[in-house]
Amino acid sequence: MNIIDEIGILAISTRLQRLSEQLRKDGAQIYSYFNIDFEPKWFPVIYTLHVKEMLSVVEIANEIGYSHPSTISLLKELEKEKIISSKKDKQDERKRLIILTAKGKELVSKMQPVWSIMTITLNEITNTQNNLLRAIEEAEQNLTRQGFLQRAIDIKSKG
Amino acid sequence: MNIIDEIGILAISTRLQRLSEQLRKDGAQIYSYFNIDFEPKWFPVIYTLHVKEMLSVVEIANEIGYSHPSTISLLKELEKEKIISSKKDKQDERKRLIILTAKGKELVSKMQPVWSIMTITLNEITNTQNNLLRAIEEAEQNLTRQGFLQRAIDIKSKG
DNA sequence: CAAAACTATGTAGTTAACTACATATATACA
DNA sequence: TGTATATATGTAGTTAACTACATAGTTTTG
Repeated sequence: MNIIDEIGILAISTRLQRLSEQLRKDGAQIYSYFNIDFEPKWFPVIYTLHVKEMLSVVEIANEIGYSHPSTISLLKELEKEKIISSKKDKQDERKRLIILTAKGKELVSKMQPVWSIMTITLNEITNTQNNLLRAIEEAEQNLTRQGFLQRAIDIKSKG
Repeated sequence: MNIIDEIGILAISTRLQRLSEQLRKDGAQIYSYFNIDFEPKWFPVIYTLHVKEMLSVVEIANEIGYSHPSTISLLKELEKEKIISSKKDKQDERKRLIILTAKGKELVSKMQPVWSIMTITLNEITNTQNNLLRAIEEAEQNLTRQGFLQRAIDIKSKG
C-alpha cells in the first residue's frame, strides 16, 4: 500500500482519477478482445446518439457533460471513422445536426452484447457494501447543495 | 435493468473523471482563498516528502502511483518554486534524492490547518449512505482479485 | 571478470481534456 | 428596423497525465 492509498480523503481526487483511467484502459482491452474497433472515449457520444437520434454539437456536449470543443474533436474523429455524419440545420443555419451513419448503427448493434457483459462485470466490481455509482451520485448531490469552497469557508468561520 | 441504469454504470469512468476534476478545481480555489500559493496536483509529492523526508524519483513515483516521467515533471516545477531540492545519492550514483526545502516545510505547516478543513469538508461531501472512499477501495480490491477483462471473458463463456 | 540484464533517470512525443478567443447566425429591444 | 445581445460552432493554445525510447550506473551470471 502506498501513501496515496493511506492518506485517504485528501487524495480522493487522485484516487478517482486513477480508478477512472484504469477502467477506461480495461474497457479498451475488452472492445479489442471482442474484435470491436471502438475507443471508450467515444462511448458517451455514440450512446447519446443511439438514444436521441439527432442532436446539434452543443446539445451533445451538454448531454455528455463535456465542453463543446472537446465534443467537436470527438465528432471529428467519429466523422473520419464514418460512424456519424452531419448536416446543417435548415431552420437554424448556425447548427450542425449529427446522426449515426448506417455503419455507426451497425457498430452499436455489434457492441450491445458487449455493453451487456460490461454492465454485469462493472456491477460485480462496483456493487459492493458501498456502491460506487450511488456514492458518486450522493457526493455530486452534496456538491450541488453547497460547493467545496463554501463548505470550507463555513467550517473555518465556525471552527 | 433499464437503459438509464445501464448507461449509469457503463459511463462510470467518465463520471469518476468528472468528479475528480471538479474536486481538483475546487481544491485550487480553496488554497487560493486561504492565500496559499499551491496547486492541488503537487499534493501527492509534497505530502509524501512531508512523511518520508527523503526519497528518490522512482520511490516518489511509486508512492504516489504516477509514472516516473510525470513525477519528474512535477519535481521540476517544485524545484523551480524552491519547495524541494535534490542531490545525488553517494551510494548509488544513478539516484537523485529529493527533500523538502525550508520553504517547502514552511509551506507544509501553513497548509496543515487548510488540510484539516479540507478533510472535514470532504468527509461532509463523501461520507453519505454509500461512502465514496470506501466504495473506491472496495472496487479496487475487486479489480485486484480479478481484472475487468478477465471477468468479462468469464461472463461471456458462462452466459 | 566481462557481458548481459536490470534499475534509475531523463527526453520526446502523444493524448484527451480544458479555457480563451473568433466568427456567423439568430433574437430582442430601443 | 437596425443595433446590441445571445447562441452555435470552430480554432488555437494549454495542461497534466501517459508511453516509448535513450543513457548511465549497478548487479548478476556464465
